[in-house]
Amino acid sequence: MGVAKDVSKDIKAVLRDQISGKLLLPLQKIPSERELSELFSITRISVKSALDSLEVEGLIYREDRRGWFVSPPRIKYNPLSRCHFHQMIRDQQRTAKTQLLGVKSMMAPSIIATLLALSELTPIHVIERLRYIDGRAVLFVENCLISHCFPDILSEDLAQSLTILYATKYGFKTNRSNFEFIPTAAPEHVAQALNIRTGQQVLKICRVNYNQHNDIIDCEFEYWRTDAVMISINN
Amino acid sequence: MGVAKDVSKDIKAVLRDQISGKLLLPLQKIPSERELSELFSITRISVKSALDSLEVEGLIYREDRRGWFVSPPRIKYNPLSRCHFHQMIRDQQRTAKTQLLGVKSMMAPSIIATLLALSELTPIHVIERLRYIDGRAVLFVENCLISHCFPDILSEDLAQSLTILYATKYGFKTNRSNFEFIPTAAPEHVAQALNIRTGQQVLKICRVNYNQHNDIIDCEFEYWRTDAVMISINN
DNA sequence: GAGTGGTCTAGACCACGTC
DNA sequence: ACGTGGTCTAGACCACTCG
Repeated sequence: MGVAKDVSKDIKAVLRDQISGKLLLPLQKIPSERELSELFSITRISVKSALDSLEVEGLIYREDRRGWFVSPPRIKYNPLSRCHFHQMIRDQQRTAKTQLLGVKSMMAPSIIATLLALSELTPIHVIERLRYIDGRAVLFVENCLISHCFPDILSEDLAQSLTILYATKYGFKTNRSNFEFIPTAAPEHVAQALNIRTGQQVLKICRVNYNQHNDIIDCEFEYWRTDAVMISINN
Repeated sequence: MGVAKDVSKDIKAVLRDQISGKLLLPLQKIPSERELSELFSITRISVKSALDSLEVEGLIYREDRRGWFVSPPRIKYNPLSRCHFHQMIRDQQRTAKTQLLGVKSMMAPSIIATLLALSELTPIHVIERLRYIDGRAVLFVENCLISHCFPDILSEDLAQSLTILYATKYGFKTNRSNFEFIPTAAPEHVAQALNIRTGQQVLKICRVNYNQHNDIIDCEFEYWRTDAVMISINN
C-alpha cells in the first residue's frame, strides 16, 4: 500500500463512516462519480477505484449505468437446510420475490449431461428465474430438469418454489445435494439479468439434487451478487 | 457491454486462448503490462482492466509489484470432511507447505470472545500461519485458541496440523464446526502475507470448532486467494 | 539500476437509463 | 435531452522487487 499520499483513502473513509453511521442507508444511492470527484478534488478514475474497493468489501454495489448504492446486510444461506428461498428470506425479516424469465427445452449439452449423469441427447428443461430481496435483483437461477421425470411441468406456475412443486406434483423429495461454490465472473446473460457488467464478480453455486430414491433429478446454477450473501453452515 | 469497439476484448481472448491451449502454463509469468500495451496498441490502463477481469474469472492472479501469473486449477475444499490441509492437498496430487508466521498471546477482543462464547478478558493464543500449494502462498490462517484448554502448546511445532496436535496432545477431537464463507476484501496483514494488495478480493472463512464434549475449543479465520479454491460439499 | 505493478492527472467519447 | 457509469488515450511519478 502506498503510504505516501493515497488520494483515495479519504473518500473511502468518508463513505465508510457515512454508511456505518447510517447517514447513507441500505439501497440508497451514492452521489455520482463526477460529483464525488469534484467534492474530493480527485479524478474520476480515482473515485472509481475507491468505489471498486468498497464494492469488494461488500459495502456498496453498482447497477450498470444507474449508479452506486449502499449494500443491505448479507443474507445467511445455509445450503444444508432444506429450507426454500422464500422461507429463508422471510426467516431473516426480509422480503423475497421470484420472477420467471423463461423456459427452454433442449437436448442436454455435454456439461449438463455429465453433471446429471445422462447419456447425451437426453431432453431437458431449463428454467431461468430471477430472485429479489427487498426489491433488489440479487440471484439468477437456472434449473436443469430431466424432462421425462417431470411430465407437464411447464404448465405449472414456475415462479413458485420448485422444491415444493417437485414434492406435491411428483412426490419427489430432495434427499441430498452436492454443492460447489465458486467466486467467478458473471456470464453475459446473468450479468444482464442482475444488472451488472459482464465479467463482474459473482458467487456461483452449482448444485445437483437427489431424490429419496437417490436418483439425480435436477441440477441448478445459482449466481449471487457477491455482496448479498454469506454461506453459513452449522453441523 | 460496449458492442462497438471494446479494445480489451482482443487481449482477453488471446490470453484465454494461450492459457487454455497450454502455451502459458500454471504459475508462469505473463508478459508485463507495458509489453502487452505495446503488443496490442492499447494503453496500460486498458491492459490492466483486461487483466483485472481475467483475474475475476480466476484464470490469472497477481503478485504485488511482481507481475501477473497463470492460475493453477482450483483446489476442492470440503469443509465437512475431517481431512486436514496437507492431506487434502496431497489427495489432489498437489504439494502443500505450512509456515508459522507468529504467535500472539492476548486477552480475547470482543469479536473473538463472542464467537468463542467467552467472557471478555479471557486469555487466548493467536497462531498465524501461511499455507502454500505448489510453492504459492494461497491461504492465510489465524487460529484463536482458549489458552487454558491448551497448556504448553506454544512449545510444540505449530507448523504441523493443529487438528492432529489437539488430538494427540490433548485428546480433543473436532466433533463439529460452524462455518461462514464470505467473499470480502483482504485486511492489511493478510494482504501482506499473501502478497496481494490490501483490499483485494479474498474468500474469508470463519470457523468455530467443537470437541467431542461439545465445548468450543477454538475458532479459525482463513483467507484464501480467490482463484485458488472452490468449496465442494457432498452430503 | 532496471523493470514491475500501483496510482494518479486531465481530459474524451460512448452506451444506456431516466425523464 | 440529460445524467449516469463504461471505456479509452497519453502521459506521469512512486514503491517495490530483483539481479
